[in-house]
Amino acid sequence: MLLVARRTSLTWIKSRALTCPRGHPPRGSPIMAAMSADSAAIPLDLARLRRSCAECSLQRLCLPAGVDGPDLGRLEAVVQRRKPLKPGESLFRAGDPLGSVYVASEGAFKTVGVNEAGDEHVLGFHLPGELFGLDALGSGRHRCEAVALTEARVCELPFASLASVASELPSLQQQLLRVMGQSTDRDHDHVDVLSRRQASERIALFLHGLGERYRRIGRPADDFQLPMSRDEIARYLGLALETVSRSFSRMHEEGVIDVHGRRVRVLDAKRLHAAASGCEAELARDAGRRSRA
Amino acid sequence: MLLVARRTSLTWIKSRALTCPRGHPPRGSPIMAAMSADSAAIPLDLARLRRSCAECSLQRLCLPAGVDGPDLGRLEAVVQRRKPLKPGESLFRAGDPLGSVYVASEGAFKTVGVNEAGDEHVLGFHLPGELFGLDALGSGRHRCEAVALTEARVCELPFASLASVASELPSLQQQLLRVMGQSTDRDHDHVDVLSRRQASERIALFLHGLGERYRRIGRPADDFQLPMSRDEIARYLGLALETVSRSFSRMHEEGVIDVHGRRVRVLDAKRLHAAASGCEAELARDAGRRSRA
DNA sequence: CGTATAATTGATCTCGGTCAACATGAGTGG
DNA sequence: CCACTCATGTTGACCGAGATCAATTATACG
Repeated sequence: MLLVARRTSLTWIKSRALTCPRGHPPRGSPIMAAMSADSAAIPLDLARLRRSCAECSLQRLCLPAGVDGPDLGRLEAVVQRRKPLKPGESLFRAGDPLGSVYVASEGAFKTVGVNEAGDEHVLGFHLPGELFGLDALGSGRHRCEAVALTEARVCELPFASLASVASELPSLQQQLLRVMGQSTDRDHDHVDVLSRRQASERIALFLHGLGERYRRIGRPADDFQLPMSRDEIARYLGLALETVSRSFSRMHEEGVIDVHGRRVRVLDAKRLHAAASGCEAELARDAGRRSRA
Repeated sequence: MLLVARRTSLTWIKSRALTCPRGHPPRGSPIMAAMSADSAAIPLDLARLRRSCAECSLQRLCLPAGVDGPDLGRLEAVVQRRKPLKPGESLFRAGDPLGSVYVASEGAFKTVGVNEAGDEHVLGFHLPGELFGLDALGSGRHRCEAVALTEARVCELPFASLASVASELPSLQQQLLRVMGQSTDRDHDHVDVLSRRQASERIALFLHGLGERYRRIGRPADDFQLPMSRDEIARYLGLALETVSRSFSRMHEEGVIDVHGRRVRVLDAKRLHAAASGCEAELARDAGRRSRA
């Protein structure tokens, strides 16, 4: 299992937002021919290898497009299945030297940064099939901490081995760059969410994005269990936890969603979409004006 | 000129924030031995080559550590010096297919994303020596638009050539990954700023970060010209432009900075730091409480 | 069952968004 | 050189969304 290629959480929005006037043809995967893997410089653990990527249930999700056949073996050799983690356990901490990057395989993770004032902000949530831990690439050290939100498992990819294999397999190098790009996309989505001023927009956007991500891993997009607390959502969205709670309640009474604690069901995807685009807010504001006038 | 290796804009903060209890030894640059460049698959333009990276004034800033000597030549062959841009001209737009990545060499740029509601948010500002345009790596298309803020120049790096050279030069591959990591670091800094609730904190953090970035390119960190408007700062910080203006004025009367239009001088770096850490805000709040009690 | 943690709900107050007026400054052209 | 315009920045007044403080309820766990 390796290298998620999931779509960004806000695709739905962006596809409308970034509509390009000129019609560009869809880009294929024009990846250079993979070199045949003749030299095997990496120590192998064949025993573990067999129970690896080729049989993983998340295979289609995180197997790099363009890497298969013999190359896949090279890749699998790098992956280490890690022991399960308990909720609250961390995978790495801020300051730790770059060792590995990770793909969640079961459960969920968060990455959190701490600023000098001492308060944490959540940089991201990571569901099965999603890659994280790339934050150490810039400086050689992790700048944030990765914590399991639930019982969880990860595949660990020691970075040195990964880089070494990538330097021999251009297709993997490509894929690696692409995955990093997707990670950047998610960050930009996060910035997008954070720059919304309406709290309800942020929440709606968050819920929709999460739904889409569940859909990608074959779970219903409109009925799921939140792996994170209200507080964590709040820290991710730059809001107070009470505001998150209130927004949930509001959407509940409006019949848009159905929340009981961490169980969420989306009842009216259209209204959720509208709320995410600020339409609800506008309507509400307009309504307020009309009644005042 | 290539591949900026600048430090993140919030280093100053982070170094305090992310203090790691255990003392890790500083990591060197243990980069694998560069392969000798025997095969030259890339078409060269020797004429342009000579006036290239080796003589660039930004050399130390954006030349990759670990890439030099013969490898440098390979790299230079990829770089295209671009014609100057006028303020407002854009380098690429959302939807454009991934062509090149860019390094600002003179002037400044912004990258902006547009959400479905139609309002822009500024994703980043790019000063000389800084790399941008990586946002297309994830999907193969740019998700945002890059616009020159001033008269400007860029070095253009056609991505295909860059990737191709990188696949032959492990040291360049490493550097490429690192530069992308730094780009991610900046995004995380941005998220950090955006999740501050106090407007004054965001502004102070922004000003300090900008100062540090100017310092890196050999310009004074405490006396510079803002290349962007109040409105652009506001869109970057998730605030209303009036709030930005007011914050500037406030800091001016408090003697922390000296602003006239876009000219900024930092008078009291310590107080600026304090404001960025929310200390000023806390003091103000405490003072308010005391007077009320 | 009781305790601890998480979530909800309410009441209050403040920061910053919004609207609007005004200032400044860079061009432009008479 | 001044008058005019347009873009940009500043300042004021008002108000509401959301932060904050606080109390209550729901949920999980030993």
